[in-house]
Amino acid sequence: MIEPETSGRTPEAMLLVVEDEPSILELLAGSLRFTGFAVVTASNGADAIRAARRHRPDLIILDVMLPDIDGFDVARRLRSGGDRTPILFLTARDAVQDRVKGLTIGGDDYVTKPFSLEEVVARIRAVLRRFRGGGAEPPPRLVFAHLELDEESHEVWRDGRPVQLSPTEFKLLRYLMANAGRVLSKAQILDHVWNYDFQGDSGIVESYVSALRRKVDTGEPRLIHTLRSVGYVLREPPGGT
Amino acid sequence: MIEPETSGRTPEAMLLVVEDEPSILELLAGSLRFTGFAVVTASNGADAIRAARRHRPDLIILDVMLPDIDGFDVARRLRSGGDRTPILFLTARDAVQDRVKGLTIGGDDYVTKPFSLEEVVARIRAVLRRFRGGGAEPPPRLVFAHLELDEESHEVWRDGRPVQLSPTEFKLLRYLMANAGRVLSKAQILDHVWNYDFQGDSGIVESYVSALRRKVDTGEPRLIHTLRSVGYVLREPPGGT
DNA sequence: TCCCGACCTGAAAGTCCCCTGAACGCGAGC
DNA sequence: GCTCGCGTTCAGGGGACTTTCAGGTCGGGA
Repeated sequence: MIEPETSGRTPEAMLLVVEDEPSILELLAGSLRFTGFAVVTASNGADAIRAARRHRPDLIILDVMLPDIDGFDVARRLRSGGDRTPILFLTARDAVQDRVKGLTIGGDDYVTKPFSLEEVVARIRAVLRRFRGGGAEPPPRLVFAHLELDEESHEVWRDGRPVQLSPTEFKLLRYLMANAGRVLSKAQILDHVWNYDFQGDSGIVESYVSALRRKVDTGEPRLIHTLRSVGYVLREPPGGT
Repeated sequence: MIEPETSGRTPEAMLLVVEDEPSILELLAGSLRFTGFAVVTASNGADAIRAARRHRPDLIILDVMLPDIDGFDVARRLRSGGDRTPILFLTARDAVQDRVKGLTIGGDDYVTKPFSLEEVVARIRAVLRRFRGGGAEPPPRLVFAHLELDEESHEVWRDGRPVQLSPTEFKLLRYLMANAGRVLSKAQILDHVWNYDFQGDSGIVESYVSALRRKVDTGEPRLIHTLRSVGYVLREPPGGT
């Protein structure tokens, strides 16, 4: 069991990540720490329950396929012990859609494997938002220049007019908008927007950038800029290479 | 190229460089020491793990092709041992396709061989910044006279007005600005700005200096000075030999 | 002053990166 | 089973960038 830690800043929330496959645990924990969460981990159900009681995380990311106790059982035991911590389940795409769906009414949610980091982070924030509710919560909208994006409803507007985006286009735009002004390399984009098991490349990022431009960036000024052999950046024009 | 030691000033950070090819190891270690880093080295995976545990470097530069343990495995072993030192991977350009995916997620990054030293130093600083900082700190900028250069967004301003530079022009200017006041020989410039396996010359440095002057050094006072048969230097006018 | 090497600069050629439309296959929904 | 939307790959074309080169300029030493 690993102690919480982030690099310096005060964490946005404390997460417990429960996953038995080391590479995925590492991927999630590393990326979430880097995103600004404090993270503790467990790799089986028993440890998960102990860690939840000990660290009292704000949210639990819970694989449903664990070596000892099934993820749903972990959830059930916590709940029957009075623990109301919201849970984000990780499930295989084909498995147990119905069992999982019932869980989302309680404020919990699920993400199917293989996931993209963009997806997981978005869901985490959504669940935390719903759960904390009430107070001064950050609006679930990203705004940049004449673009507006609603993370919850998956709607996008350009100059106030709705734009239809495919799921991947939406994730790409969300990633760009969340990092507006920062240059993002193609590797970063692939790592965050595409599923972790995606192997190919062959210019898929270019394809999607092209599609996005057509849909949301035709007018002036241009917002999506190419930095040759460096990456892409979303920003208002004045700016050198 | 053996450079003098930097006299006594406290190093910017401690790096562990892991690379099995002696010539490249020497190139990297020497140049990084000269730049102001403290450097320890290892030339295989097992030594790398030992050195990481013993010296606790701020960052590890890790070749993925090692004689014993694959660089990715080295990283995995360190991580699973709780070590979260950021890593800058060195990979062959054609190996980028398959295994590089996922490397940028935890704050790590990679550079493809053959690299330029400028590139490596820039990436090192970027990774250290991300890893240490995170908070609301000003973007990393090089400033000299009326020139301003943002390493993160690749933007350059002259008298506050943006200037468009090609990637190589940008690297050259960054090298000059990072060494403002220091005379740089053409050989040094070639070694740092161009890839280490670059063979030709035929006045390519002159060409780029010329282009840079046209773009950022037309007004008065002149900043980029030629020292005949010695090199170039970026400094304000009163100039000696 | 002359000479020679070093340097400057614009242009040409070639390369590399990127953009875009089209084709293919897959899965979901009808 | 069929259709449609989506994700992915691929190839052609265009354009930015790199590198070379030649002709001109400059500066210093003899």
